[in-house]
Amino acid sequence: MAGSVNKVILIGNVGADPEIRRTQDGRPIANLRIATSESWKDRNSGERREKTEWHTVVVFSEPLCKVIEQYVKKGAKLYIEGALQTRKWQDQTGNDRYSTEIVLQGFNSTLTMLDGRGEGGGASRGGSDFGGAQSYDDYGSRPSSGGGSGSGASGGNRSSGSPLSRDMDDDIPF
Amino acid sequence: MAGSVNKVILIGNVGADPEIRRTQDGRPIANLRIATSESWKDRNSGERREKTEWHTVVVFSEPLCKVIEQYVKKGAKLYIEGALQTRKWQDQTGNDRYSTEIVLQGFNSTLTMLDGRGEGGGASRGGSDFGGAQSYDDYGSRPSSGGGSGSGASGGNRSSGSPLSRDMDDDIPF
Amino acid sequence: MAGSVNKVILIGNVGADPEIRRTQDGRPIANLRIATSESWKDRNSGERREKTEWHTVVVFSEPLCKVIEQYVKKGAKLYIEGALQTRKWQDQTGNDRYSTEIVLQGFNSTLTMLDGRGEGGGASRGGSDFGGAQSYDDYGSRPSSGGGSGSGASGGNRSSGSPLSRDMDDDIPF
Amino acid sequence: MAGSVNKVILIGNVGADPEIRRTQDGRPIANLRIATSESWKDRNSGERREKTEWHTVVVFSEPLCKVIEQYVKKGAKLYIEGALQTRKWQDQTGNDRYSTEIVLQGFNSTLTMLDGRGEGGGASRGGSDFGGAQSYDDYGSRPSSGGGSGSGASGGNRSSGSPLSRDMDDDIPF
DNA sequence: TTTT
DNA sequence: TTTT
Repeated sequence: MAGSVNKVILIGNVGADPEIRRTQDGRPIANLRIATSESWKDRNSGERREKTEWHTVVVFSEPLCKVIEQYVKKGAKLYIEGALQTRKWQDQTGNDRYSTEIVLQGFNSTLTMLDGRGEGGGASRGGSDFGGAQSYDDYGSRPSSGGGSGSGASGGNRSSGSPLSRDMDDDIPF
Repeated sequence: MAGSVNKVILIGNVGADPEIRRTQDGRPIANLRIATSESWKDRNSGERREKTEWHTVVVFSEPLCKVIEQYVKKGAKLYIEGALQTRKWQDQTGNDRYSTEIVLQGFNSTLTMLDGRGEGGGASRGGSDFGGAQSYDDYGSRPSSGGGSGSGASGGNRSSGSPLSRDMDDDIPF
Repeated sequence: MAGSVNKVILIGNVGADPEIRRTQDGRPIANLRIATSESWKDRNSGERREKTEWHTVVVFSEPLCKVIEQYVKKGAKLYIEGALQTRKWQDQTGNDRYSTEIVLQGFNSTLTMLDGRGEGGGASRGGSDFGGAQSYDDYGSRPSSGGGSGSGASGGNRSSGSPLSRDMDDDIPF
Repeated sequence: MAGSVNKVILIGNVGADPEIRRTQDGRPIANLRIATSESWKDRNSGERREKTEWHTVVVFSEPLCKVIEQYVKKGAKLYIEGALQTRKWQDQTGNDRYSTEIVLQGFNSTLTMLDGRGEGGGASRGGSDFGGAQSYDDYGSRPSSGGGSGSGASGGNRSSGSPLSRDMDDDIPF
């Protein structure tokens, strides 16, 4: 549709080590279960209560799958940004069923590790290029050298790098 | 859980006139179906393709239900901000089923009308207090008089209104 | 820094026809002024009050600049998603000054037109490829064919298009 | 304005212990400096580069100020959600100056601690009621008992608590 | 300087 | 079931 937005932002913890499958043509797909929760004090009883929500996240982005494969373990705290998608499928009795998932695919998908350890499941982390929690948009981080603007004053220049290479870890994609 | 965020942001069109039910104790609950869609040019065929996603939105916030009741019609374009919630229920054969909805309830829920007409279903709009599309956080809009900060210069004062009234359409909630 | 997010989401109206400059090497940079505003009823006087906030948006993304050049006019309602950046410059007396802008550059930058007409400044719109308000992430819209996941049921396939082409209007970027 | 949104989402680290001032009528205002940063590999040199952005955050929300006063120290990692505001002031020579800040005030403002320790400046944490990182929307967390919707099946009831109490730590604000 |  |  014209002028529509479909965006989900979660910060939560991974419930189990991620599963990574591959399509027939070799591209990876990662599945994550992420828990968010909120707590509040019950007005009547005065007790603190908590409710946990579980989310299914499906990652089609190849660079994000690589990050997940290497660094994301059970217990890791993640920031993720994706889109809602409801998928129709048939159960064993042939009835239509629907599952809603958060899809990370292409643009505007982000996955960022928020803890420096991948705590919870044990292991994780270690790669020398991945020094702690880090942000992984597709193709590496958003470029940042920036540039100027300004009504009259200032000049905007955005110097570093060529604008049209697209390898992951590249500097300025466009 | 400590430190979690569960947020959905949608801009889309309402698929049908909203349904408003009431709980036993009289509070309203509105249900909306919202469509978002995206289009892209297929790389092989060169054809433009489009995919629509349908979202179920459940509104527990009383002020937002009032806005919906009065102004939201089939076809209206909305900005909504809520949280994901998956609800378990039993189908007629007693099997567990799950439905994922976007819940607008309390804080950090927003509904904003993005077209000035409520076009689509016909009528709508017209109230003198609601001049066109408008933003409705719970209890009216976020206060805005603001105030200053500043490292050294400036003084921050936030003058208008008492901070502790809570009627809808109030000025400064806290 | 590890694990950081810097995101701005605005829906507002463009205050003047956009300015588009070009860098020495020919890349476009668009400047927009966008107004957001909120209204509330003053608690004391009972009057409705309104406060408008003006935002400076700088667009480095080439595809987004093209969209702006062709379709965005004074008065247009836009959804934009970018990042905050504070730029240092010197005024005519040599004093340091700082300007904070919303930068749209590379990933996670989005600009979507929310009105079907570019109303306000007059003209606009018309291109056959741009049928009304539309979303433009860099390189065309986010792909959407999606795919499955599911713990046991369903199979995930994401069929259309080659995953590694990167022209604007392409189908599936990664 | 009708139909506008002004939202900033940051995840970053606090650069110094927060300053808390008070207005003449006793309400607190907290100032935070938050750093976000992104890194990328320079396309020419192949070096990893990093750019840090500093943000000024001004908190008018009283419950959020309390949280900041008690738990937020230099080095803490925070999620914050607020609105952009540009404030005009005069420097010592009488020239107009502008500062853009992220304001947390009333609805749709959130501050969540993302590390369980307030690492960096030392101390922090300890209160028995604040067991680790936690989310603080105004007046306690968003209620979560939720309820149902559903086209035909299921019944939605949202039972707990009265909808109109407004103390912090309350359960269901509206 | 926008919009309602 | 919406919208362009």
